[in-house]
Amino acid sequence: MPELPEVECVRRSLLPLVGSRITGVLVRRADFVTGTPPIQALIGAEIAALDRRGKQIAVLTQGGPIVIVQLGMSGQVLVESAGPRGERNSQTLRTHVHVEWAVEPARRGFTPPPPSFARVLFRDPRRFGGLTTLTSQRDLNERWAALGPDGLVITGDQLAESLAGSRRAIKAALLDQSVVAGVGNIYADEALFAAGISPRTLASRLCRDREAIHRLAAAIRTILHQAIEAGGSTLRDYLDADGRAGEFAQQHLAYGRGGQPCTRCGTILKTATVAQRTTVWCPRCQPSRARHPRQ
DNA sequence: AATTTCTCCTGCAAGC
DNA sequence: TGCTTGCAGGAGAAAT
Repeated sequence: MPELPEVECVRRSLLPLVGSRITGVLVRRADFVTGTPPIQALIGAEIAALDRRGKQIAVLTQGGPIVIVQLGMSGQVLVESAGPRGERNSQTLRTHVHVEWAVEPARRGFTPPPPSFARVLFRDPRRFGGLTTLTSQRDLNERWAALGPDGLVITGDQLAESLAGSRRAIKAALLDQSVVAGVGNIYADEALFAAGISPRTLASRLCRDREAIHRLAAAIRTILHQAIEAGGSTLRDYLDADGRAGEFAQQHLAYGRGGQPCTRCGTILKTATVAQRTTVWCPRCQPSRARHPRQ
């Protein structure tokens, strides 16, 4: 499930597209695309930059609209090159492709010679993702203003500010993109485990423990950075634009480990539904009523 | 107003 | 073996 680290890895693997010109847009499923102007307005525009906030990628163009890419549950962006070093994606990766862009690659130097063209495939079997067009940077700013601070840089103070008075479980709050942008079910469980905080802790109560809230913010930043380092977590679908899987799932200490012993204390990890999501935690390392913080 | 529940969708796994 | 059922999950809408 693409969360911030996977989305960032996709963004980075797409960076070679900067400078390319979009020469064609094929929409196979109209309901995969929303927004104004029509996505065909991309034709002739040059990809100027790839930005990210939380789990959203923004494709900025020169002379065309901005496109927000949301990967949802199973979204992939695959770059298929033709020409000297072109490779073709496997047959299975050709199903559920809802939008394709034809791009004319940027010319940067002469070796190796760039492929004559490439295609960017937006694939999403479960179709929880989509593309949204925006007219201006102002629209993007407005849209991203609804998101909380990006998980890579969120501070304890920012977390405390948005959680003060919130009567939700901390896990529910972490999944809320207006609190922290980019955290999903996997990294919420991993960060709470790393910080030694029960997912059921009331957000407002956690806020009263200044040390704990800063520990949690630090855990979020660290886990997300480590996951990017490992290329993200591939459970089933996730691949970057070059078709590479991520290795971070091997380092998960909580997510997906319910019923197995805690790597820190050996207690059997507990599984329950918290915030409508399957949640795994260590009842001993993440006590629901915080012990007296070290004596 | 804040919070929870519902809904969308497909592919895999488990159970019979 | 082949069917049915259940579950996974991001995010916005709808309900509480």
